[in-house]
Amino acid sequence: MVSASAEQLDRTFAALADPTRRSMLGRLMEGDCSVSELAEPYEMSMPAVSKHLRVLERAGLVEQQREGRVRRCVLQAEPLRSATEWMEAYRVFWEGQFDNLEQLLKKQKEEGMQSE
Amino acid sequence: MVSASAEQLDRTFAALADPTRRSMLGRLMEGDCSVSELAEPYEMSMPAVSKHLRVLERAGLVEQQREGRVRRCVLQAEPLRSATEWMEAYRVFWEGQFDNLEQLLKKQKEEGMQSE
DNA sequence: ATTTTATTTAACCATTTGGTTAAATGTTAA
DNA sequence: TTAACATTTAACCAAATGGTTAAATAAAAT
Repeated sequence: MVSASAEQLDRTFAALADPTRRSMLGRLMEGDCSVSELAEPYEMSMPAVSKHLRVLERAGLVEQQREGRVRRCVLQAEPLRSATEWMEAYRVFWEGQFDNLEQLLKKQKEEGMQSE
Repeated sequence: MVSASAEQLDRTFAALADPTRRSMLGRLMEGDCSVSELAEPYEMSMPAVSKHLRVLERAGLVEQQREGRVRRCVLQAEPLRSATEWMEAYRVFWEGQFDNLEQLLKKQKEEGMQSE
């Protein structure tokens, strides 16, 4: 369970904060593809696509392999694992067990009693 | 299982893409607190903190309740649930079952055979 | 060898972001 | 009712983001 650095989380969450980039990851989930294939659904110039790709690469979410003149893009999901891991700490909150301070403190007190 | 809108995911991931804001959520996990208490650990002006708070609010991650002249900040983790749900689609990838196109297609073919 | 194809880099632009200081707002305390 | 406190709004700034077009690079096809 290796925790991601703050900068790594910054890059991962920032990469995910754009619908085009999330959609690109969705496409790559169906399988590797070239940059042009990846670009096809978007009404956007190739340089714009190229820039999105670089954001995804810097976040470690995509790798490119040169195959002649085409570059194959491959999904790398590991940063998503780290990001999910970070969020897991909040699961108890969205599941409703600890939606206020009182309950959390009560829980901490109980844990404190067990270990003493 | 209500899926979040693209704009909601944009705002959530963008809010999480900053270490100060993630740290603020961490603080709120320990319990509600005032804006000043929330601001205390950061070498940053109050207006800067106020802006971070508004980003968290627009993402639905924090709510503020007026209590006289102080405003109490409360963690709202629901958007984290939605974001995690979005990421879950990729779990099979980071767990390594589908790290390439061939394996995914094979799996899809198997599923296709079951249902026919 | 030349042209076409795939993709990136460069230069530019408008908007957003993350910060600042100074002023405004609203509430409590003297 | 005046002063202090908690917080926000306004105005500003520099850097980052997401897009553009035009030019560069590199491999493949003719």
